[in-house]
Amino acid sequence: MPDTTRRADRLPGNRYGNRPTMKDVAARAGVGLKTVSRVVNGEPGVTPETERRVQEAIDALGFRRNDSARVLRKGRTASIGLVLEDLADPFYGPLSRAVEEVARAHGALLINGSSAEDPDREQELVLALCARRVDGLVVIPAGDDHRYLEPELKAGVATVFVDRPAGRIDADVVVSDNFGGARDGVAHLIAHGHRRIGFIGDMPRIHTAAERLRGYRAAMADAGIPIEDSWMSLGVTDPVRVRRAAEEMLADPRPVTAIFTGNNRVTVTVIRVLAEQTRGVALVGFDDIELADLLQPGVTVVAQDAAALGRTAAERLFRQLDGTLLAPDRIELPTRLVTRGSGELPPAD
Amino acid sequence: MPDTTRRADRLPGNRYGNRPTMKDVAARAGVGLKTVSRVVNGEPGVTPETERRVQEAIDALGFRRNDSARVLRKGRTASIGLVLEDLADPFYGPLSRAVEEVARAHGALLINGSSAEDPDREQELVLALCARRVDGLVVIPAGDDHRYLEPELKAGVATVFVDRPAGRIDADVVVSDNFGGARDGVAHLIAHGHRRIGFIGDMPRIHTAAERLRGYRAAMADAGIPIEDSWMSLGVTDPVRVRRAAEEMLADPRPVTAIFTGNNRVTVTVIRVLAEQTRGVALVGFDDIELADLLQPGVTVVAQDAAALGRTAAERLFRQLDGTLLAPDRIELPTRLVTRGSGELPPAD
DNA sequence: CCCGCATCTGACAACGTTGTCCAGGCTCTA
DNA sequence: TAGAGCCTGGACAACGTTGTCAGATGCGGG
Repeated sequence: MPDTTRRADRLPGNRYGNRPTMKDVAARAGVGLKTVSRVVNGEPGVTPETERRVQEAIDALGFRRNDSARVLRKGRTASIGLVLEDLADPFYGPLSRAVEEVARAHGALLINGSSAEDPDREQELVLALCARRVDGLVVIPAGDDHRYLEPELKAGVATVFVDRPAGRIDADVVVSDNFGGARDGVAHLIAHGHRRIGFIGDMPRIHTAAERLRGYRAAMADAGIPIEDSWMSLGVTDPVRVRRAAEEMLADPRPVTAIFTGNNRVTVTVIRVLAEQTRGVALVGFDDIELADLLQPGVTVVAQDAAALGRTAAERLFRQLDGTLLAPDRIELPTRLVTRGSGELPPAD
Repeated sequence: MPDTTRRADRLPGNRYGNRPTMKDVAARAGVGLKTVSRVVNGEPGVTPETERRVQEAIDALGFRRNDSARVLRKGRTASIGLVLEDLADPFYGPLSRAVEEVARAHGALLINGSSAEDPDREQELVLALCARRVDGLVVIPAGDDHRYLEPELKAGVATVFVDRPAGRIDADVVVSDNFGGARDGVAHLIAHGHRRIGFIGDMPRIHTAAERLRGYRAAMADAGIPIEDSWMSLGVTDPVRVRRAAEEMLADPRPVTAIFTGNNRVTVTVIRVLAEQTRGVALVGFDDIELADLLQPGVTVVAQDAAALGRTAAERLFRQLDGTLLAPDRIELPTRLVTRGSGELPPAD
C-alpha cells in the first residue's frame, strides 16, 4: 500500500533522515558490525543461518549501504565524470549514451555536466568531479588550457579528451578527422563544378571549427581556387546571425553557388535559408541530421560517429584504469561523406 | 609546460594516488588542520596572513578537498540523480539539460543513467544512486511498481517522477497532458474530414502510450466514429514493425486516410512510409521533431515541452529539499498542437 | 581428556573531513 | 596594571564503512 504519511512527518531528524547504518542492522540481528559488512559485500565466512538473520534485519530496516563512507575507506568511487558542451545538442546525446554503456559494463556510474562552451564553467565542473573523486574523466573541452588538471593526472585520475584535444597538457585524445572530413566535403562540391563556395562555421578558437576551416581552405587550395573573404563567416552559430551570413553570401553580385556548413546547428539554419531561395544552392554540412534524407533535396553531410567517439574514449579510460594503457595517445576516427542530393546540385550560374 | 612523465610513473601508489589531504596542507603551511578547513570553506576567523600561507600550500600541493569525507560528515551530497529512458533520445536531451540547469542553480551536480526501458535496470540504477546518498531523485519510470523506494522516501530522499507517474507509491509527479494532447490531435484530423484514422503507438503498459491511446479513443468516440481493430497498432516502435504496420493500414481495401503516431520515433518512420505513397495521407504525431517544418508537407504535431517537464520536476525536487513543499502532488503540463500541413490534408477518398 | 586446527565472529583503527570546544594572546577599559 | 572580552588557532571526536587481527567456538585426533 502507498505510504500516506505527509512528507513533513518523514523529514530528516538528523542528517540522512535517520537512515539505518550497519550498526543498527547488527544490533537488530544480534551480530557484530563486521558480520553485517560481510553479508552486504558477499564475503565468505558467514554461516547461512547468520546470513539469513542479517538479511532479515536489512530488509526490515530498509538499510542501504552508504557509499560515501565506503569510498572514503576504499578509494575507488566506481563513477566517472563526463563534461560536455550541451546535453541537449543531438550530437552529444549518443556520445553520452555510449560513454554510459561502457561505464555500466565496468560497473561504474556516470556523472555529467554541461559546460555551455564556457571554459570557466568547464574547469569548475571538472574540479567538482575531482572533488568527488571520480575514477576517471571524459572531457569535451571548452577551454584550451588544461594545466589545472596536472595534479589530477599525477594523482592517477584517468582522463580522456573527446571531440577536441586537450590544451597544454599531455593526455589521451579521441577526435574525428575534422580536417579530412571537411576537405572531402568541399572537394565533393568542387567535383560537382562549384568554384564559389561559402563556409559558415564556429569560432576558430574551437579546435573542431578551426580544423574544418583548414579542411575548407585545403580543398580550395588543392583545386587552385582563391578564396574571397566574403565567402567565409566565422564564429557564427546562433540562428539569426547564421541566417544573415548566408543571405549576404547569396546576395553578392557574384554569389556563392554552394555552402559548406561547419556543424549541425549551422546546417539546420542554412537549410531554412536555402528553402526560401528560388535558385538552387548546393549544400554540404558537417554532422549528420535526423530526417536529412527526407528533405527536398536530401542533405549531403560529412557524418561523424558520435557514439564511436564516446565508446572509444570510455574504453581508453577504463584501460587507463586497468593499467593496460600506458602512454597517452591521439586517436582519430574517420568521417563519412553521405550524399543525398544537396551536395550534388550543379552550380546555378 | 606539459607533463611528460609516462603514465606508469604516476600511477597510484596508494589509494588516491597519494593525493594530499588537509593534514598535508596544514603541515606544509605550519598551521592546524582546522585552519585549513576554514580556509577551504571560506569560514571566518583566519587572518589574511595565515590564509595566504594556507592558500600557497594548497596550490603547491595541488590539494582538492575530498567530498566523500565531507559528505560523510555533513550528510548532504549536493548531487541529485536522474534516471531516464535513453539519453540518446532527442526528447530526453532537453529534459535532462533543464534538470541540470536547475540543479546547477542550487549548487548540485547531476548523476544520471539510462534505464533502457527495463524496470530491473531502473531499480538497480535508483538504488545505486541512493547508496551514493544523492539528495534527490528525478525518475522517468520504466517499471510500474516503486514500492522499493519506500525506505528512501521515509529517509527523506526528495523524489519526483516525470513524464510518467509512479507506481503504487505516493510521490510527486510531473507529466504532460498525454490524454488531452492526443485527443486534440485526433480531433484535429476529424475536423479536417477524416473518419478512418490509424493509431500507431507504444506498449500500453507504458503510461504515456496508454494515455495517448485513450485520447485517440476519446476523440473518435466524441465524433461517434467506431474504431476498427485494423486501425490500431500497439506496442510497436522499432522501424521495421512500424513500417509494416503503416503499410498494412494503407493497403486495406478501405484504407485509413490519416494516421496518428504515438511518439517521435514512430512519427519519423511513418513519415518515411508516407513519403513513398502517391496518395496524400494526413499525419499528426505526438512529440515535436526537428526540421518538421521543412518537410513537404510540414509535419503537424502535438508538442510537449520537454524542457518544462524537466525544469518543473527539478524545481519541485528542490522545494522538497527546502521543506517548502509538503504534500506530494501531480502536475500536468499542457501540450500544444502545431499545425504545419500534414495534419490539414483532406481525406483522399 | 586435552591439544591443535579450522571456522566463524567481533573489536578496533583508519579513511579525510567538519563541528565543538577550549587555550592562548591580544586589546581595551577601569 | 589587572581583569574582561574578543579574536585566532588547534585538539579531539564523530560521520559509516572496511581491513586487520585476535578471540571464541567446535571438532577431530592423539
